[in-house]
Amino acid sequence: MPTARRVTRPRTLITEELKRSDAFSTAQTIFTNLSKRGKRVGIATVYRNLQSMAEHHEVDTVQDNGETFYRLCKDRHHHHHLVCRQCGRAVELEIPGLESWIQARAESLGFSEVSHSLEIFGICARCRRSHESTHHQLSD
Amino acid sequence: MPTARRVTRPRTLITEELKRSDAFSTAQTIFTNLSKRGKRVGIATVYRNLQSMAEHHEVDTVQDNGETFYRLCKDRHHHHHLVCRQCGRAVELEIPGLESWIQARAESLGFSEVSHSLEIFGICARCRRSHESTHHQLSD
DNA sequence: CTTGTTGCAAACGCTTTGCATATCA
DNA sequence: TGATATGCAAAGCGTTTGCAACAAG
Repeated sequence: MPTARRVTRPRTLITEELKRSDAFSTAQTIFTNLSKRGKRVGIATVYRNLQSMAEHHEVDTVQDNGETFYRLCKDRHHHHHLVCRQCGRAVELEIPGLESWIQARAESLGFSEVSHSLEIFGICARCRRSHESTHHQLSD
Repeated sequence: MPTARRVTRPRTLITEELKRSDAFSTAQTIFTNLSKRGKRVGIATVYRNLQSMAEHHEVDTVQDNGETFYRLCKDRHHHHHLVCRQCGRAVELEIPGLESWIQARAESLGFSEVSHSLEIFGICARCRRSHESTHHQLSD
């Protein structure tokens, strides 16, 4: 019982929009950016598609303060992100041994179905310099 | 310029409620539990106090799915939590070298003001056994 | 007294859902 | 055409805020 499939106009637009930025952005931002470019899609559709894309591992997600940020998947295997709080640009990070350490430790403590989420935030060099500019969730 | 100070009735009740459980619980849960015990306080007050307590490092917090969970602080230095998704009970975890590794890595990548959050979730042995019971956010 | 705190209800911000309509295959 | 996806508007949910009444020091 396969899930989503169809190649629809909104889905295409959203993917396109995601490609325009290497930063993590929210559904709202993507929606707004599309609107600005005259591409009108329902915001609910944006949410639904991003969700589905995440389930299909087509996008990476990062959570911050109750918001979900999305970005096209660059790397297939498990990794973490160092995300700029200012512009959303991110660096992929692999922390050697972390996954297995956690897994082992948790199991030895009697926990099963272990999952974890590690998010690292900071201010990137570029943003630190321009100490302004780069509007909140850049996309250019 | 010290912040919050007064020892108020609600604040006392909330602390008391937190003491009754070694699990992480939400503001809502605490509010509900207090209500059940006939202690009526405004839910906004619960939120405000927990927030302030967190700022004062009197409680640890953990985020999950846009919700914030609180628990009395057991350990002063930086650590992470392995939290049971079922009952909220948690184990303190120190991951040797993680903080410094992240710090160093981030800096070498040009990031400053680095912060991170690592949350580990799983099902604890007790909950796995009772495969039921223990209502969602236990507190007894 | 004076200032921080409370409680209530309304407002918020992000996300989800119901449902009739439009669309892909 | 038949199953999906869309769009809109309304609902959800956790959390925050405005503000008048209140209580701690």
